[in-house]
Amino acid sequence: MPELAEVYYYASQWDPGHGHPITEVHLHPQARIFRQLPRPQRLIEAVQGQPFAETRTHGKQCFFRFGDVWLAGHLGMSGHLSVAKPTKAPGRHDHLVLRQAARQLVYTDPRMFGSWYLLDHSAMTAFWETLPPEVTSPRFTKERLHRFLQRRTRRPIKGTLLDQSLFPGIGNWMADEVLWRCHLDPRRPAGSLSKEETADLWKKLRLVCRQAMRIIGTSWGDPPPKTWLFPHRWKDGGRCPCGAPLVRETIAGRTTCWCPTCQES
DNA sequence: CCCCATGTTCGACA
DNA sequence: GTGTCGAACATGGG
Repeated sequence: MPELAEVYYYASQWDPGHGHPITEVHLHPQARIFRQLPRPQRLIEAVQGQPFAETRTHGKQCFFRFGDVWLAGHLGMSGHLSVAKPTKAPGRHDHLVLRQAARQLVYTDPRMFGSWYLLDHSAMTAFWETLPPEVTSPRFTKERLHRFLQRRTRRPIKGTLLDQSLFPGIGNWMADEVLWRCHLDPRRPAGSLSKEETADLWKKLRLVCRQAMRIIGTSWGDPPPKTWLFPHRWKDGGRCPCGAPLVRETIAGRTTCWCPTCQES
């Protein structure tokens, strides 16, 4: 499900639990989401009795601190976070439930592509430094972007934008949104972009990330602006705001939606 | 029954 | 080692 702003939105769903200790932990130790955690029991030992202190996100990853340990999560394709009343029984796909006196912090993930693991607080600073610069950070420079694209000589620009080591948080719909705003054909090899096209891509990447965070990251209830590709892309027979029918095709292994009129190569 | 899904990883190959 | 691609992962919805 989640890309940059949705991950932030979901992570913040647990905010009501800040400052309160975990009284009990329920998990399904055999669930695939613990494949990076050899002994899921360690999660219970580490978190139980600890206060929920702070939340961070980076790209599609989220981090929750309980005392001296960070619980790190990736929501995969179908994961989401919610808060439930303390008496609610866990559902079929609730693989991780952190109980507090007044509520339960729930992770639900039917497909179980998500993944959870632990980080010591002492290791967090060093770990954080290893993460790639976020698209909206000052370290994400035009020069850096240009270097990356030049190295992906053959790969379609669409597929390149999904590389999390280059564009943390960009997912399928954000990549399409950015390319649509750049009037770029998603099949174009990344290495074929001109200096001017690269500069425009840099600008639009940052714009879409900032706007997505502002609009979706805070209140997902608001309808997405009609000036985006986003609200037009889902239904079959969708039309670009320019009037032309949108095209859907698999590019770099993912369904890609674009406007052949606006995004001619 | 079919096909599709906002993601990542792993193995194969150039 | 680097870059690229397709399959696999597991489940539910149309």
